[in-house]
Amino acid sequence: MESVLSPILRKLSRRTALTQSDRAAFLALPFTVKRLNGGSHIMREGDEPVDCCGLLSGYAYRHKIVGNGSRQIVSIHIAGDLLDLQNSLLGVADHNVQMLTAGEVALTPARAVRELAFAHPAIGRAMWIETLVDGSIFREWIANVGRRDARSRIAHLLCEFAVRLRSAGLSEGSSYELPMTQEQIADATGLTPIHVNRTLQGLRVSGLITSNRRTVTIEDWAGLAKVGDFSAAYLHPESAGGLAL
Amino acid sequence: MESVLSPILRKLSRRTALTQSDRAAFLALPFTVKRLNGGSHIMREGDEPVDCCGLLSGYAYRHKIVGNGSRQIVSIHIAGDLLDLQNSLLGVADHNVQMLTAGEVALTPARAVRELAFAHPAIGRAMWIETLVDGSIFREWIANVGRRDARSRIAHLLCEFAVRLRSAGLSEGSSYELPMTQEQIADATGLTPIHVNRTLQGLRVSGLITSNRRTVTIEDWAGLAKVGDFSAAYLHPESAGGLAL
DNA sequence: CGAACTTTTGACAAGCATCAACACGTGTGG
DNA sequence: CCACACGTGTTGATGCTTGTCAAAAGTTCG
Repeated sequence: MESVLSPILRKLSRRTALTQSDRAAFLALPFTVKRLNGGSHIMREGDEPVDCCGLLSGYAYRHKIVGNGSRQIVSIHIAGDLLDLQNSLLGVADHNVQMLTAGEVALTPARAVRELAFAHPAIGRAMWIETLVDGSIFREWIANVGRRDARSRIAHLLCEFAVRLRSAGLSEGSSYELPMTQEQIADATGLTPIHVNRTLQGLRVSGLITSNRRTVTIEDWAGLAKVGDFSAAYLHPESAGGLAL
Repeated sequence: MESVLSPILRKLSRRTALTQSDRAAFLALPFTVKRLNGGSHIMREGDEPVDCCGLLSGYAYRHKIVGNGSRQIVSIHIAGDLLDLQNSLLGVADHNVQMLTAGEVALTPARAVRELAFAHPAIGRAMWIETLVDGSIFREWIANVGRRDARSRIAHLLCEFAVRLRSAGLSEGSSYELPMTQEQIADATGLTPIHVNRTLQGLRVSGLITSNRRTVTIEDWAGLAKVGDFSAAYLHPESAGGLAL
C-alpha cells in the first residue's frame, strides 16, 4: 500500500523492524498535506505546536537567531524526516523551522502521534531513535563548528549531505542537489558568506568538488572526506546495533 | 522510599507526572553503584554499551575528538542526569563520556531500561523528553559556538550552569562549584585556553563574576545574561506544556 | 528589460590562535 | 621538611584565519 506518508515510514523503518500492524497503524494516522514555498515558516521559536510535521518533499532547516542578530542553522532536513517531534513533544518550540525549498509536508495532530507512539512501542522506539540520531548529528555539528577550520567545516557539510541523500535514496552517483545559498551555508557553518565563497573556490581548485548554483559534484570522495574529517559513524547508518528490545 | 536512584527519578519526574507504580518500577531496576575518579572514562567512541549509566554525584562530560587532535566538549552533566540513553539506545557510541570530577554512577543493563521504558509509558516518555531536552541544549551550543564571540560564549556557559545547578537543587545563592579547568572551558566553547583565560579576566574586571580556582560567583546576573545572550527557554524548565498525552 | 538576489573580488581590520615563558599551588618522594 | 615535578593559571609578542566594508558581475524572474 502506497501512501503519501510512505517516505516517512520508510525512514522510520530503516533502523527498526516494524510489523505489518505497526505499519498499518502508522499509515492510518490522520493527516493533511500542505505545499509550501521555499522560505515559508513551519514553526517559530516560542510557538506551541499542535501539529507534528513530516517532510514529504523538498528541503527544510532549523535555525536559531542569536542576540546580535545573526543566525545559526542547526540542522537541515530532507524528504522523509520528521520535523517536529522535538518541538511538539517539548510543548514550546525553542527554535525555528523553515522550508529551504518549495516542498510538501504532512501535518498530523501531535496528540495522535504521541498516542501512536505509545500504542505501538515499535513505532515509538523508531521515533525515539530518530530523535537520538538527530542528537548525534547535533553533537557532530558542535564539533564541526567548534573545532574545525573553514575548509574542513564546509567539506564536512558536503560529505554529510552526500551520505544522507544517498541513504535516503535521493541521490545517485557523486552529484546531488544542494539548494543552499552561500549565505545559508555560512549560517550552517558559523562563517560569513564571503569566506564561504572563497573556501568553496579553494575546494574547487583543489579538484575535490565542482559545483554550480544548485548542484554539487564530489570529484574526489576520499579527498573531500579527509579534508572534512568525515566519518559517517555519527549518522548511525542502517544497522540496528543493540536495538533489539 | 529513598534509594540511591532517587536523584535520577527526581529529575525524570520534574517534567512529567509519574504514578506511584511508575516510581516503584523505576526504583526496582537492578543496578550497581560505582565510584569513579575524575577523568575516568565511562564510555569511549566506538564502544557498544551494554549498561546504561546514571550520574549520582559529581560531574561528567561528553566529548568528541576531531581529526587535528583537538577536542570538543559537547555537553556537561550533573547529578541526576542520565548519561547514556543516547549511546546505549543507538547501539554504538558516537562520542566519549568521561568523569569531570570524582563521583558515583549507577549502572543498569540497557536492556532493563528499554524494557521499563516500554512497560511504563510514562517513564518512557519522561526519558524521551530528557533526551529531547539534551537535544535542545545541543542546538543552543551549536549557536553558541557558531555565532557568539568569546565573551558571550563563556558568559552563556556560566549562565547555563547556574540555571541547571539551581534547578537540580545543587546550588543556592549566586555561587556554584565549577570544576572545570580553563582548558576544559576552552574545549566546551571552541576557544583556546589562553583566550579563555583573558576572557574570564574581562568578565571579572567588568564586575560580572568573581571566580577562583573552583568556584564561580555571579555578581551581576542581569549583566552576565545580557553579555551571554542567555535565556533559559531552551532548557525547558519545569512546566510540561503540551506533554499531556 | 529591470529589480532583487546571489556570487565574486578587493582592501583592510580584528578577534583569536600560536609560541614561549613564567608564576603559582599541590602533591610526592627523598 | 624541603626539593622537585606537574598541572594549571597568567602574561607578552606576533601572526594568521576569518570578519567587515564596499562594490561589481552574474543570475533569476516578473
